[in-house]
Amino acid sequence: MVRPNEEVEALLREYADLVLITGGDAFKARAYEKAARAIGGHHADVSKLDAAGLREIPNVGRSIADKVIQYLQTGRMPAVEDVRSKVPAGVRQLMAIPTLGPRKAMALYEDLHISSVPELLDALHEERLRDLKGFGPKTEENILHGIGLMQAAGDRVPVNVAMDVAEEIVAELSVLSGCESCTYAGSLRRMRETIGDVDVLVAAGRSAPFMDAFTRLPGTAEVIAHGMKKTSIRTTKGLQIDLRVVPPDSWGAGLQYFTGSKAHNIRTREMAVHRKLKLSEYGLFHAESGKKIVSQSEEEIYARLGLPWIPPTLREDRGEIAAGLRGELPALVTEADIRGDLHTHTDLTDGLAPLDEMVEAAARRGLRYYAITDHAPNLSMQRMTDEKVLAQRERVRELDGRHRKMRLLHGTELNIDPDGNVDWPQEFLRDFDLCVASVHSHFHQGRDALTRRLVTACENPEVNIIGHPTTRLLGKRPGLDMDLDVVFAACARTGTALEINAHPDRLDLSDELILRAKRYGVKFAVNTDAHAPLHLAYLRYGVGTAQRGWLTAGDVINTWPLARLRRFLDKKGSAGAPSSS
DNA sequence: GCCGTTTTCGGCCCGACTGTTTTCAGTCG
Repeated sequence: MVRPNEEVEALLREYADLVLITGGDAFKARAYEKAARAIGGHHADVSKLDAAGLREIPNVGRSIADKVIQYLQTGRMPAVEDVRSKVPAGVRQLMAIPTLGPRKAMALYEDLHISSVPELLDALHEERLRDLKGFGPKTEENILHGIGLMQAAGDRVPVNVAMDVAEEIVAELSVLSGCESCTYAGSLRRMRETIGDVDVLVAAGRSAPFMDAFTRLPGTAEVIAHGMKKTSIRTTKGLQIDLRVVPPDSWGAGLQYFTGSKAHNIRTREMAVHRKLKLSEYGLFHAESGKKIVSQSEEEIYARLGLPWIPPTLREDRGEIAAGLRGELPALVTEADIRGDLHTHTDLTDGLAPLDEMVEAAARRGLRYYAITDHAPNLSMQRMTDEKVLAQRERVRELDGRHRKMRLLHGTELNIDPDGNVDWPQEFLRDFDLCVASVHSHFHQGRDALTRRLVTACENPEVNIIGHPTTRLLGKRPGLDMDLDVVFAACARTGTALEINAHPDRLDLSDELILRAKRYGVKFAVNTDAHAPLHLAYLRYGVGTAQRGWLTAGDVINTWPLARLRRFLDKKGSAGAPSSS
C-alpha cells in the first residue's frame, strides 16, 4: 500500500533512532537519517534499482545499499530487527514527544523502565521523574506539554498519508466488475489537514464482492467489521478505513452524507425538514409519503434544497449555506489555476536534488514559472555564500533560456532574525526576482516581540512573501504566539503576501487563519517549499487548504500571469507603494 | 555509515537555547 521508497525511508529512520537510543555513534545515526531522507525524496522506485543504482542516490553507500537490497528481496532488515529486540517499541515512541530526545528516552527506560507514553504519564503523576538526573520541574512541564500536543493530534494522520492509502484503495476497487462509481469521501474529500479515518464509497448493485476484496487488500492488519453495507479495516499503519457500498441510484445521497461535515449535514437536513422533506444517505424524500425525490447526484440534492452544488472543501458550516442561498459562493482557486511555485529548494542548501532536476520536474508539471529560493547565509547550517548564490543565479539565467514554456525566477528564502531583520544588505537583495522571508528559530520571544518581528519583516521593501507564517508543525509545534491581526494588517499595508505552505506537515497558514487574513485584503502564495521533485505534488494540499480558506484565484498571486506577478513583486521595492491586484 | 581525498582516514551543519547544572548535556532547526 505504501511506496517502497517510503517503507525503506521509515525503516532507516527507525534504525537511526534506535542507534541513538542505544547510545550508538551519533554520526552513524545521522548517516542513516540522511540516507533515509534521500531515499524518501528519490524520484525512482527503489524496488526497481540494483545495488549500483541505489548507490547513486546521495548518502547511500555500500552498507546501506546492501541492507536495502536485502530488505527488498526478503522483506526483512536483520540489522533493524537486532536492535529492535534490545529496545521496546514504546521507547522510540517516547522520542516523538517534543523536547524528549534519545538520551532522555533512554534514561527513562533504563532507570525507570518506562517504555510507553501512558507509563510515562503515570510516572509523571507519581512524581517519579523527580529523582532522575537531568530531569527538573521544567523538564516535567515540557514533557507534559509535549504529550498534550501529541494527544491533541490523536490518532489522526497527515492528509497526504490518508490520501495515498485512499487513492490506492479506490484504484483497486474501481476495476472490479459491477463498480459504477468509487471515490473517497469524509474529511479527506473536504481536505482537512489531518485525517482520523478514511471513508471510501462504492456504487454497485451487489456489495459482497467489494466487501470481500476490501478485507483482502494488502496492508490490512485487522478487519474491524464486515457487513453488507459497511466494512471497516485497520491497516498495518493503524489507519482505520471504512468502505460503504450504496446502490447506484443512491450515489449522490451517499456521497453527500458521507462527505460531511457533521455540522454541514445537520444544516442541510434542517433545510430539508423545513421543506417537509427528509434527507438521508439514501436520498431526499417527501417526509409524509416517504416517496423518493432525488438521490443520484449531489447537484440534484443541493438543487432541490435551493442551493448550488457546494464544493466539499467548504462544507464545514462556516457560512457556505448562507452564501449558497445568496448565490455568492466563491469561485474557489483550483490546482489548474496555479501557474507557478514561488518557494523551492535545491541541493545547494538543504534540498535533495540539483537545480536542473528540480527545474525539469517543475516543467513536467506544466508550470508557467518557477522560483528557486534556497536558504540565505544566516541560517548558517545551510552554508550559503554570496559566491554560491550568484553562481546559482547565472545557472538559473542559462536554464531560463532553455525552457520555452516555463520562466525561471531567482529568489531566496531569507531568515527573519529575532529583531525582524533578514540576511544580506538591501542592495544585494534588490537583484533577486523575489524574496521569501521566514522564521526558523527563536520561537519563544513573547507575543509583542514576535508581532514586531513579523511586522518589521513585512515592512522590508525587499520581502515579498512571508514563508510558513506561523512555523507550526502539525502535532509537534504550535504556531508562534503573536498578534495575527496586526501582522495581517501589516501584510496588506505593505503588499507582502502570506504563504500557504503546502507541505502536509505544515499547511501554514491554516484554513481558519486564511479566512481571517483575507478580511484584511492580504494576498497569498500557495507554495510547495519542495526539497525534492516529488514534493512538487504537495501543491494539491496547499490548494485544498486555500479552498478551505475560501480563496479565489484572484487572492493567490501565483495564479496570476507572470507580468502581473512581476508588477506585484516590483511594486513593493518602488517606494513602498501599497499592494494592488 | 558516508564521503572525499591533498584516497584509506578524519570529518561529518553549527549554533543557540533550555534546563540543569556549577561547567554542561540534550534538543532543536
